[in-house]
Amino acid sequence: MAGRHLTPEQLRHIAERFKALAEPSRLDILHALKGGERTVSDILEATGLGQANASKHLQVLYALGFVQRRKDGASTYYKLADADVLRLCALMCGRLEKETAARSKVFR
Amino acid sequence: MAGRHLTPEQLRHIAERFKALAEPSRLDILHALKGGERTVSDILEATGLGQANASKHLQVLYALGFVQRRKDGASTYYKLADADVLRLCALMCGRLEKETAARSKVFR
DNA sequence: TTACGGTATAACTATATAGTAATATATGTG
DNA sequence: CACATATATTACTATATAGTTATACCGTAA
Repeated sequence: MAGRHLTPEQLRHIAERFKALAEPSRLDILHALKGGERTVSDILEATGLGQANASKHLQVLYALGFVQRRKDGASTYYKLADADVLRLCALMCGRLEKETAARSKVFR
Repeated sequence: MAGRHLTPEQLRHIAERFKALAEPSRLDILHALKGGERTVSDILEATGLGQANASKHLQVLYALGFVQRRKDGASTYYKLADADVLRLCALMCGRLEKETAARSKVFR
């Protein structure tokens, strides 16, 4: 994988997916889904986001395959699509922790 | 890690780092650095980016710790800071490949 | 049917930033 | 010294999008 060339289209597709994770509100939503399936109302309460705003963010996450959804009556239940999101975030958090550790060493 | 709460500041920091990877041009630069240390001129040639544009992107990647740099004479050499970038991109590319595979099944 | 709760969508504003052109800052080289 | 080469920075424009308000849609209960 990723041999010589990456076409502009491939680069755009990968960037588009990283961009879905590049918003604090969407990360907050994903974090709220770590415990399992949740309704939109649950997510609103957990994150404090506005209803319309959260709905838009959920559409983005759904369109790019980061969450799955299921309708039951008037409610929509969302959940993480797979473990990749957690792996991605864990990697990024690890980087952040390393930075913080390095910084605190310097300033101690 | 990532127990109960994530503060708004933590979410911003993580999102900021994903955002660095959320641009096709920056992914192209990182891809160009897979082979090892390269000068800015090398990167311009590999990516076709404008000089000022590439320089700005490199500052972003450097500020967030994705690349390291070293000056030698009039040139600046950049390289990947660690293997995390490759791991992150590999995970994201894997997701993309799964999607493509699923789509081609449907349309076949 | 009407009314209501839960969710999605449209229209809008404000902000962030990618890309470019021009300029600045070094660092050689003659 | 003057001049060229390599990189960084500034100022600007155009575009994308996060958040909000208002509204539409869909189930369900009375």
